[in-house]
Parts: sequence; structure tokens; C-alpha cells
Amino acid sequence: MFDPEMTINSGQMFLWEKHDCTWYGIYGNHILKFSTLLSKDMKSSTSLSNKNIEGGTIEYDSYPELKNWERWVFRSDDDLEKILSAFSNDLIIGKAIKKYYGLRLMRQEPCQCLLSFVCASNTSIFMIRRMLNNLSKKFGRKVIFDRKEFYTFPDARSLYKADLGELLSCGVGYRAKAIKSVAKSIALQHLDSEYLLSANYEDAKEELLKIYGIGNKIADCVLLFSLEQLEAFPIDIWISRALRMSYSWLFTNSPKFTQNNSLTERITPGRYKGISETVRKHFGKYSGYAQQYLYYYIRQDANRSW
DNA sequence: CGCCAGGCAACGG
DNA sequence: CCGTTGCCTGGC
Repeated sequence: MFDPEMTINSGQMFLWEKHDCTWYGIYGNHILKFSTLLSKDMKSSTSLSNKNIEGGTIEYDSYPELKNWERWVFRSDDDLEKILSAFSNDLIIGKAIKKYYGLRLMRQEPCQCLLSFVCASNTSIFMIRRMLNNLSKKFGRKVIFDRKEFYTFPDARSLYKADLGELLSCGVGYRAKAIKSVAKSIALQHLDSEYLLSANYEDAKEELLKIYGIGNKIADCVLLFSLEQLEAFPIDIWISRALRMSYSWLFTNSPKFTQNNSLTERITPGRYKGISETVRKHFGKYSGYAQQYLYYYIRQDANRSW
């Protein structure tokens, strides 16, 4: 059964936090909220908008109100059985799915998603969250919800108009230039979300790559998490290692990739393209789901602190 | 102190 | 086209 907590902690989201039994998450201008209630307390039928999950119920809320956000954000309409069956010929993904069956993809607000992954370059989860929180405090809007203080995610216009010093004060470092560039593209509508959503994977990605500050990895993240491209398969250093270790048989045509044992392993643009094409051919049109299960699987084994 | 962390653009072969 | 290098910042 769906496990929202595991999903949030899987590393695809940055701005969610838990207070007692309640999770709060930033979705652009909105604060999303859900609480898990144990089934023992179900007799008190005060909660009307519950959806059953294994062993209990979840209560959803948001501010400002975003009706049925959970269906959109948690992708209730995905035909999971069909998607997962697409990987039935893959033993590793099969094991990952079995072990972490509650894991899902989540939809993210596109602008927030893009800027989040711009901040994510060459740093740790801890630092990413810090940068995003700083940006939100400085450029977002303060919101009181449940007597708690939140900040909405900054809109593109305010980040575009900010000067580099203001961005630097948020601790984003050399990413400031990229943040401004991406914010500009969004604010001036050089990035047309309508086109990106209607285009196929290759065309949408090509469009994203034109922007200063967006490379292969960031483009694939936003394509997968916000632009309805389930084919997108983000390749970071962790996925790259896992592919080399466990999928070397897929890369018999690119021995340079599997033979690379250097500690300063970096994924060059040309290499990224090759790996991407190979894995998408192997995993198919739902490659992004496979990526999530694989990613969580290897990160759990690595026992990272995040 | 040096090294490193969920990439990127710039630059030289 | 390919490979290498520097980069803000703070934790370790």
C-alpha cells in the first residue's frame, strides 16, 4: 500500500516537514497537509474526507484550499499495476518494488521543482533544504496555517528581479546566476509550460536545455516530477554507480562507462545521453518509476543521513 | 586544515 | 566530439 512518508523521504521532495503526526509541504503558493490516523481511532467518525489506506486513514487539508490535491500530487490515477508490470523482466527493480512497495512518484509544482533542482547541484540534501528555506523566507510569502508559520515558494518574477547579492545571502553560492537565469526564463515565459507539456520527451528536454543553468540531470528531474514525462530517467552520481555495478550488461556497447572506477567519476554530457538512451530503451515508457525504485533501493543500502 | 557533496558551464585538446 | 576543471558553502 501507498506509503506517503516513505515517498516524501525518498529524496524527490525537499520542502516537507513533520510535526507530530502531521506532514506539511510547500507546493508553490500552497501549503499541503496530511495526517495519518491509526485505524484504532476510526470509530470517532468525525473525519469525513478520509481515504482508506492499509492500517489506517489519511486526512488531507491545504491552505489556501486546493481541492483533492492528494489525487494530483500522489498520482492516484496512475495505473500502478500496469506500470510496475512493465518491469517484470527486471530482477533488481522487482526486488526494489517488493521491498519498498509503498514508494510512489509525486507531482511537484513545476517552477518550484526546477529551482529546487538548480539548488541541488553539487551539494547535500541538508544544504539544499537550507537554501530553499532561505529563499522562501526572503522572497516567499509568510503564511500562518494551523498556528504555524510557513513561507510559500518564491515566484519566478521576484527571483528574477532580485539582485545577485540578495540571492547570495540565501547561501546559494555560485548557483545564484543559474537561479536568476531560470527564474527569468519562467517569468518572461521563454519557458512555455503548455508547449513543454504537449511536446514529446526529446523535444521538451531540448527546450529545457537551452536555458543557462539547466543541464541533463535537472531537465530530467523536472520532466519526470512536473512535466508528465514518465519516460524521463534522471541520472545522478548514485544512479550512475548503480547502473555500472548492476547493469553493466546493458552497456556492452559503451565499455568506457562500465570500466570507469575513478573516484572523481563525473557524468559528461555525451556519456549522459548514451546512458539515458540505453536505460530508457530497457525500462520503457515508465522509466521514471524504475528510477525512483532503484534510487531509493540503493540510497537505503548506502544508509545516508538525510 | 583538506576533502567532499544528488551538476553545471567554460575551456582546451 | 571528448575530457578536465573551477565553483559557493558548510559539515565532517
